[in-house]
Amino acid sequence: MGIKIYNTLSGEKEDFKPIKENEVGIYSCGPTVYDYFHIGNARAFIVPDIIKRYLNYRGYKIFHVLNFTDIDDKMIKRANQEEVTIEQLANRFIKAYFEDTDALNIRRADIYPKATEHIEGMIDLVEKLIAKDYAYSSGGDVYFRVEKFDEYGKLSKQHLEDLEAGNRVEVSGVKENPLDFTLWKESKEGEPSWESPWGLGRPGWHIECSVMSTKYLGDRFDIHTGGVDLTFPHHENEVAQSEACCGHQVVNYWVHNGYINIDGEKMSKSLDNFFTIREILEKYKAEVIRFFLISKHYRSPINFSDSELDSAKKSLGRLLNTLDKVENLLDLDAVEGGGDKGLKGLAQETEVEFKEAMDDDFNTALAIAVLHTMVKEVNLIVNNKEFILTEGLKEGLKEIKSTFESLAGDVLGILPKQEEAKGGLIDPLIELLVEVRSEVRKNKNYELADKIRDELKNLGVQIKDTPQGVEWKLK
RNA sequence: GGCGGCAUAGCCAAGUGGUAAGGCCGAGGACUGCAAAUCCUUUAUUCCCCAGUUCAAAUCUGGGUGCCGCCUCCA
Repeated sequence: MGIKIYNTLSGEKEDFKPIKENEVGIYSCGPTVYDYFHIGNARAFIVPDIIKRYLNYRGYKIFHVLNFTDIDDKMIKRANQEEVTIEQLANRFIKAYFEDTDALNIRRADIYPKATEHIEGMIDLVEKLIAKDYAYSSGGDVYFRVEKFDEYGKLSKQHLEDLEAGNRVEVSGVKENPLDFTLWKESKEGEPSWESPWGLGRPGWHIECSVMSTKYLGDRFDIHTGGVDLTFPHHENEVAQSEACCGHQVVNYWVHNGYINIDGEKMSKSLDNFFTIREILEKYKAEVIRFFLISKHYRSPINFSDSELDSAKKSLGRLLNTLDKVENLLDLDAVEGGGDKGLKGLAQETEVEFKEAMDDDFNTALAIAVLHTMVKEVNLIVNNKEFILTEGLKEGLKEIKSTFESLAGDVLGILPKQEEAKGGLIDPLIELLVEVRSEVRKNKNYELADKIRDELKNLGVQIKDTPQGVEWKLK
């Protein structure tokens, strides 16, 4: 039993075999840093995050490259609008990128190359392609000669003839074929530009990924990720450039995530129907957003709405409640003896099933269901009327806790960040109040007890009276 | 027009040959001094339609219908 990954290239799930025994190279198409990123972009960052986390869990080391596109039409346009330099614009949104991805509990890549820092490599690649006759210069521009690359279309399953028949590409007299795409572009007055053998210009969009991916991962690497919309033309062109140059396959597994839709329509910056992750983080916690995004398979489209987020919040809350419950129980004194009531077995079983789900093309939806099933079993034991906390049971609960933390926390990243207040003055103070209230309740002074409860609630502390004593948590 | 994908309960969603996971909502119940919170039980004779293959199909094949995406910047 191994990991299977759906490969866009073959259109099938394939057994995952990394090039190196223990290390996996991953390249992800990162953001164009001209704006805050939206929930759709977030998905494209969380998908590789989950893949990395899971492969990590399965014992692989990861080397992950995620690029910043910091030069293109959108960058130029926005910089002009805001009257800042392109570099200032880039720096601002790269900073924002890190703030937002950190908030979303997305683990950092190993390296974040920027397009503008790899111009030389791009020029090199273009020259090689010209030398091999895969590219030609025309005026100050350089184009890729699509017909020369026999396998053009293999990634997106497009046929050259069909593309031409239905093409919406503007016809340009300088191209041999309307589908030839730009490798290098002569710069216009006032645009940023670099010296090149073809005069002052700037790189086309697709070339940067070919250069940066192979520079840091070698000319054969394991996984390339991105949103489905990048399949054509971006990734198709990337394949053409890289393989025309190397003469062999470069990327082994192409992984594409589905869209986020709004009311059934794709969310995108160009349609202006998007929500930035910053806006959403004001209403929902990071773990809820993550949970929402991974509660469906990564290749399926997801419809975004508040009611969906609410549903995700409750579903996650159910998992978290049980973890809280387990943690509270582990802090209590237990009577000696007793068995684990099958909890250790349950933990093991859960881990096996979780692994099976994730092995199958990262089926996070199923993996979450596995966790829910575990939680249900635990609840049945822990909430039973005749429940007695024994040492044996605590052993079992420890297993449950560590399994849960490993799977939900390390792999899925849906456990809330530890409260900063822990270890501070806050906890003991709340404990004290809770104790006082318990005393007051014993004396049936419910008026005062309720007052304490209500006041604490106003302060964001929720009190729960349970058969095993009083539990509380910060909301 | 070409290519790709999807269609499972009120909603979200797993499930690629063996007789429908899970979550949300709803309903009932438990717990409680009252609450809040939580937990439990329950919710598809059936998987868009038609035909076929098979002992057996949500799952395979053929046809149809509907929706979405890509072919243009886009995660």
